[in-house]
Amino acid sequence: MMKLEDIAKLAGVSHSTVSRALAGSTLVNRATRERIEAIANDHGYMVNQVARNLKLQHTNTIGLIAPELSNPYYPKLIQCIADYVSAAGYSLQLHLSGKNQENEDKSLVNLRNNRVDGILLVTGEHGLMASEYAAGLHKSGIPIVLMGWFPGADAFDFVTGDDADGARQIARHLLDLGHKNIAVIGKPVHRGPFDRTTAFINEIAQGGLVIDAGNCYEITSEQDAILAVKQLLQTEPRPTAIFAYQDSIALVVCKELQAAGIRVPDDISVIGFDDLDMASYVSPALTTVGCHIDAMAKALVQRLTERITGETAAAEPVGVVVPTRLITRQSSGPAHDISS
Amino acid sequence: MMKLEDIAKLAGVSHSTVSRALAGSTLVNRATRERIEAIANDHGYMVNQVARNLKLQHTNTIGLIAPELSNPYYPKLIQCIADYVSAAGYSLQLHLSGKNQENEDKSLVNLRNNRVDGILLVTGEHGLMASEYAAGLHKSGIPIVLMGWFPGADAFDFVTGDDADGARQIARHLLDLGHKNIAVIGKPVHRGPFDRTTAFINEIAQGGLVIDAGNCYEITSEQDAILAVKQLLQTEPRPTAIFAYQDSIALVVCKELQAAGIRVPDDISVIGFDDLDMASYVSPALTTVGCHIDAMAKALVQRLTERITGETAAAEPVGVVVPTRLITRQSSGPAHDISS
DNA sequence: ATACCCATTGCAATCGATTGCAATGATGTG
DNA sequence: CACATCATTGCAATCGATTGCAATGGGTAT
Repeated sequence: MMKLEDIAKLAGVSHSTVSRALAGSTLVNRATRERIEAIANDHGYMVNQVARNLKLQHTNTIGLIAPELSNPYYPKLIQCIADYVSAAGYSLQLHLSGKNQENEDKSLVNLRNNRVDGILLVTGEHGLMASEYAAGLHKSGIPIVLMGWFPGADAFDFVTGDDADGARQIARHLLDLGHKNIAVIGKPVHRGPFDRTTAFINEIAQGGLVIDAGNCYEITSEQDAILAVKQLLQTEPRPTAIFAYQDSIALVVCKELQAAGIRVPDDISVIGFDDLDMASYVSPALTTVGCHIDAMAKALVQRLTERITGETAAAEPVGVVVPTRLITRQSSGPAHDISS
Repeated sequence: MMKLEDIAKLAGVSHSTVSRALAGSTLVNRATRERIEAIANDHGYMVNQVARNLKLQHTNTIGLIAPELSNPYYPKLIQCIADYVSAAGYSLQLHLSGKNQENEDKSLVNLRNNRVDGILLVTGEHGLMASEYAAGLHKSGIPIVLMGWFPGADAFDFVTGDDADGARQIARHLLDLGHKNIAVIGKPVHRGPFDRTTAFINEIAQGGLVIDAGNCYEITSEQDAILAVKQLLQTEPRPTAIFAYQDSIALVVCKELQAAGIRVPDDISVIGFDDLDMASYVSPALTTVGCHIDAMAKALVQRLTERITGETAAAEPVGVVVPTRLITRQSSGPAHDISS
C-alpha cells in the first residue's frame, strides 16, 4: 500500500512536505500542494491511521460496551449512539459483554489496549459488573460515560432515563383506573433512586394502598415470569392489574394470561416499561413508559466527546436524567372486580 | 501510561528483553522473564496495541458495515457475528451505513484507513451500493465477505440464505391451502437467483396459477404497504392470500387488514419472511420463512478469518447458501372464497 | 589451554506517520 | 550593495512496539 514516502518520491519532495500538503498546511507552496494532491489522488493514497494514531496519541475511536442485542431496546439505543458518534467524527468499536463479568473486563482491557479515546458503557440489568476495573481505568484518565445507574455510578458521568418517575406515572394511572389489588413482577435489582419497582410501590403507597408481599414476584427469566403468572392466577382475591418491569416481560405475561383465557385488559390490566416497537404491534397494544432514546444517546456521546476534548476535563462527574412518559394503549383499563 | 521502556528500566534490562519476556519467548531466561512479568503486573503495564499494530502490519480487528439496526433482523445477525468475531480473537469496528451510498463509501474508506484486517459487508435491501469502491478495495487485497447477494457479488465471497427456496416453500404452502387468487407485496429489488418474489411467482406458476399483474404491488416503504392494502381490498375478486416479502411489512399488512375489519387468516392469509422474534408475538402469529442466522454468521466470519490468515487466500470466491424453512403459524389458513 | 557452542541479552532498524527547527533562496529595504 | 525578512522545504526525532543480528560470557570437548 502506498505510503507517504512513495508519494514524496513521485513528487520529488520530502515526505514531510507531502504530509503537510495533504494536511492542508499553509507551510507548503500552493502549486506544490496541488501537485502532491493530484499525485496522491491518482495513486489512491490513503493515510495509515494506525501510524498516525501512534504519533498523535489518540485514535478517534470510541469504545462501546453493551450487554447484548436481543432485547430490542439495545439496538435502538446503539443505532442512535452510532449515528451521533459518527457525526462527531469518531469510529465505533463495539463489544457485546453478554451480561457476564469476565467479558466486560476483557472488553475494557481490549479497548484500553487499543487506546480508544473514550468508552461508553451500557450497563446491563445487573448494573455494571466490571465496576472496579472500570473505576480504575477511569481514574487512570480514560473518559468513561455510563448509561444507566447503579450503586457506585456517581464516580462516573452517567445518563439514565427517569425510570422512577415513569414508574410513578404508571402507579397513578392504575390508581386512577380504580385498581386496588395490584401485582408487581420485577427483577431483584437495586437501582437506588432510579429503581422502577421501588418507586412504583412507593407511589402506590402514596395513594393509600399497600401492595401485598405475596403479590410481588421477583423473577430473573422469562420462564420465571410464566411461573409467576400461574401462581398469580391462583391467588385470592386475584389482582386486577400487573406491572411488569419491562416490556419484554409484559409481553410474555400477556401471552400467558391470554393462554389461560384471561382477557387483557377486561379481566386484568398489564403495563410494561421501555416502549419497544413491538409494544404497539401486539394485541392488545401495550401500555408502557417510554423515554427519548435519541436524547439519551445524544447526551451520552456529547458528554463523552466533551471529556475527550478536555472541554470539561476537570469538572466533577455529572449525571443527566432524561424524562420518561406514560404511553397509554389498550392493555390497561378500568378495574373490574372479578374476585367472586 | 507505562511503556516497554519504563518496565525495562525498572527491571534493569533492555526493552527488547521485556518485549520478548512478555511475549513468552524462549529466548529469555526464565528467572528474568518472571521478574519482568512481576514488575509489569505490579505497574499495570498493558501493551500499546496501536504501536504493535503498526509494527506487525495487522490490527486484529474486523470491520462490519450494516445498513441499520431498526429492522430487528440486523441486530440478531450482528449479535451472532459479534460473538463469532470475538471468539476468533478479533475486535469489531461497527459502521451503520444507513442505507445510503455516501455513508457506505465513507465507512469503507474509514475501515481501510484504520487498516482493519478484513471487512464484513451486510448489504441492505438495495444490494451493495458502494459496489464499485468495494470491488476496488477487494482487488487491492483487503478480504471482504458479503452478506447477501446482488448482481456483481460473485466477485466476492458471500453468504446468503436460500431465500428463493423459502419463497418456493411459501408458494407451495399457499397452493396446498387451496389459494387461487394471491397477491404479492414486494420491493423492486432484483436479487437474481435469490430473489424472493421472482421465485415465489415462478413456483406459483409451476402450480398452474398465474399471478395477475394487478396483484403485484411494488413498495418502498411501510406507507406504501398501507396504500397497497387499501388498493388490494378494492380489487375484485379480492385475493385470499398475501405474500409480503418481509415480516416487518407483513406486520403492517396484518394491522391494516384488521383495522379494515378483515379477519386473518379466515378472510385473507398473510405470510411474511425472516422470522423475526416479533412474528411469534403478534396476533395472529405470523407464518413466515426462517433461516439459521447463527449458521450464516458463523459462515461469514469463518470465511473471512480464513481469508485473513491466508488459508484460502488464493482460492476462487465462494458463495455459501444456507437453507431456509417454512414456519407455519396462525396467519395462514385454507382459502375461503369470499368474492361474493 | 584453545576452540567452540549455546543460552542470554542488547543494539539498532523498522513500521508510517507528524512536527520543531534549521537551511535555503528569493525578495525587499536602506 | 549588504543585510534582514519571509516563504518553502528538508532533516531528524518521536510515538511504542518487534525482531534479525551481533555481542557477551560461561561451560564443555579436545
